[in-house]
Amino acid sequence: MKPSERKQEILTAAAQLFKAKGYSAVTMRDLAQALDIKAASLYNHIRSKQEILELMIIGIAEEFTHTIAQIAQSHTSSVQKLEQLIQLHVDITVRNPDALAALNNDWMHLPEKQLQYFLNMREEYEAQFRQIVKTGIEQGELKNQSAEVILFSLLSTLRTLYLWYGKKSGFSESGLKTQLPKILLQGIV
Amino acid sequence: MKPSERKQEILTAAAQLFKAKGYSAVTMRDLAQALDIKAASLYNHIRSKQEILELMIIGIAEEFTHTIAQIAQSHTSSVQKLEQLIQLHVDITVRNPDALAALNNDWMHLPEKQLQYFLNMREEYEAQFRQIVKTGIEQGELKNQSAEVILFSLLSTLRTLYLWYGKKSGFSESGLKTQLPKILLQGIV
DNA sequence: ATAGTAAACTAACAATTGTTAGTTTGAGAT
DNA sequence: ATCTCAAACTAACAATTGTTAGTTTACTAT
Repeated sequence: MKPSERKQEILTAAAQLFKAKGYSAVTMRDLAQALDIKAASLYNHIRSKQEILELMIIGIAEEFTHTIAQIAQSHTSSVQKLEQLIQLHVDITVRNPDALAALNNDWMHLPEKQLQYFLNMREEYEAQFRQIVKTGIEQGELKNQSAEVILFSLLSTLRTLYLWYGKKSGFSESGLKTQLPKILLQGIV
Repeated sequence: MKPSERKQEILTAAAQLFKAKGYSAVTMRDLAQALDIKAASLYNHIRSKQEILELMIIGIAEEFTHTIAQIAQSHTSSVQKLEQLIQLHVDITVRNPDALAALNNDWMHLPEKQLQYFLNMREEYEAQFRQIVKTGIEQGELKNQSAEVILFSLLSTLRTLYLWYGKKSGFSESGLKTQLPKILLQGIV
């Protein structure tokens, strides 16, 4: 079931274009041109435009879901769990800096069935994340602020990482993995 | 030059639709249907689809630019300036929870001239923000972490506020204005 | 009553969309 | 040499796109 090499090239080119203009604004002719072929030739490799989106998003969403489940059940402190979550986001961002744009902004254009699947995973992910924060507060590891606002603050930063990674110095993988936990957990003043 | 009442209704409906599906995926017929009229009737009020986007984005961008300039030149501490910036984002988010989606995700579909204007403002805004952080670090008000990563962390959260505001409890305007500065500046552990 | 006008309508356009059908190309295996 | 087959091509489609032209409607001021 592994995608052929050519199919991968299509997905890579599509991710770049989707990041730049969004899924809806990218035509199959745009995508074909980026690969120096005609639009019709794409259909030797993919079933539809929506399938591209699906392949781009679902795998990554599954990785997030799978990994947070493992972190949640591990026998570590809440703070350590948050640190692992930060690492998870940095990892995935470094490996998929373009596809994450589609995951964040274009998931609503998934076909109905995959859309439900995706939204379930997303809800599940936030619920797990929220639970880790709540437990951290109850056990006194985290300050007693609204779990919801803490969750939002952390997730917003982590989910937007793809917009900054690779643009500026200081955004190397190692740089982020050391700096982000400090800033997000300890604050900046 | 104030937009007529009907024009405002169009902009409001458009902002909602753009937030849900993105600028490119919303057709003029979608927009018309939301207002219970025919697509052609929209053109009694607006010049083009792009004009809608322009009106939705540019005014807000100008407010950000104008306000940060004032904050930057005020005679207050760096931390106080950051607190004012957080307030600014909360303010604008509360007043434009839908239009901010377009500002964040659909600016690239502005017509060439407005696009340049917008990107200049955006660059300017980040530069001012960055300078405030840098000064804070140099004067020992802020921890000595990469200014770039601090900037990214703050701005990511503030720019994504529109996605959470109004969805959950704890995201009232007053709730955010008291909690966000604590969490973003002091951290959570 | 009449004229003016804002804002809706119907009908249509040229361009662009995702996609399909059928064909050609070219490299590797027999 | 011939066969196979993946992967490109040309040509075309039906639907949808933003937008325009010209017309009707209904309220307001004279």
